[in-house]
Amino acid sequence: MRVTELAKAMDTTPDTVRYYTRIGLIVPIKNSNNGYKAYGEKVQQRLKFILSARQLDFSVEEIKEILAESDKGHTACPLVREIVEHRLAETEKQFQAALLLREKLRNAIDDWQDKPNKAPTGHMICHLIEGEARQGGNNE
Amino acid sequence: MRVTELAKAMDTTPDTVRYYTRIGLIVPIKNSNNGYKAYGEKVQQRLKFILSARQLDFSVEEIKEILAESDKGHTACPLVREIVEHRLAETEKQFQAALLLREKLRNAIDDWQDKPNKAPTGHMICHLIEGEARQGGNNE
DNA sequence: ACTTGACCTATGCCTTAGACACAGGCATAA
DNA sequence: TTATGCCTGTGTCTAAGGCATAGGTCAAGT
Repeated sequence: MRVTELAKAMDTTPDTVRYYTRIGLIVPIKNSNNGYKAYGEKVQQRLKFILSARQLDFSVEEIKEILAESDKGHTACPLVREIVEHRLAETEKQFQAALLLREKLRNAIDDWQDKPNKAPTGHMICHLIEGEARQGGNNE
Repeated sequence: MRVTELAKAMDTTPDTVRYYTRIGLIVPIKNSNNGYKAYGEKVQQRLKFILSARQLDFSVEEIKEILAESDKGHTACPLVREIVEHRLAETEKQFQAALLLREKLRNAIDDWQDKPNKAPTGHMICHLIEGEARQGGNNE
């Protein structure tokens, strides 16, 4: 199995497969005489795991750690549980940030509805934004 | 005014000021004989605008375009309106993505509650994730 | 056997918005 | 004058691949 074939089978891109290969997450069976990488059954399994973990937004670095643990024959489950908790907290933050930003943008659009376009003056680049500035106070 | 002083005044970091300087968004008044950059009143105004736009999550590239327009004496307002609309759409996507991911993670944690930790087998790295895989179907 | 053309490959560079490390400069106190 | 501590500019690094390039391979056609 070569890179594109594997990528198609796993519904991802060749570049992604190459990337994982490059950083050593997956190791091709052998570089056949033509220099092409060949991937075996085991690697496909491994890639499937990687992609599933990526779906849960695990970082590649985290996945690397999981695989390292698993490669030593140890359970990776506790590590996985820990990461997923952390990821949830992180996602919650992103969620709140997106929520806040959405509100800010909506307010901006709304406030600007009736304001005209103005050429820049010596002390104003765009009055829309500069007039809005006080909105974004101290977060956190 | 030197870099740290300006940064403090605008409530940002020296590195940020240096970055904007590096890419030419702001231009120091002069490199005095000691090689230090000096920033004037005008630059401070400009930096304030940049930071306000960043608060609305405008990309630096977008801000650069706005400033270019403004520097030519034209209104940047239409461009700003366009960007903010686009940014809102983008934020909405991120918002939905975060929402979905949060749900996925919560489900995972919940489903795993009663499952034990297992050592990796020949065809399973971590049964938690591999068992969960079908969840993340076809998005988009 | 040879050649064409389409596809495939590996490699290296590019991306964001700064953060960080480093080596040296400046200024103030002793 | 020196010691010390903050300050400076420059260069390098980040995450997760995407993209461009130059060259290799494979099957069909001649």
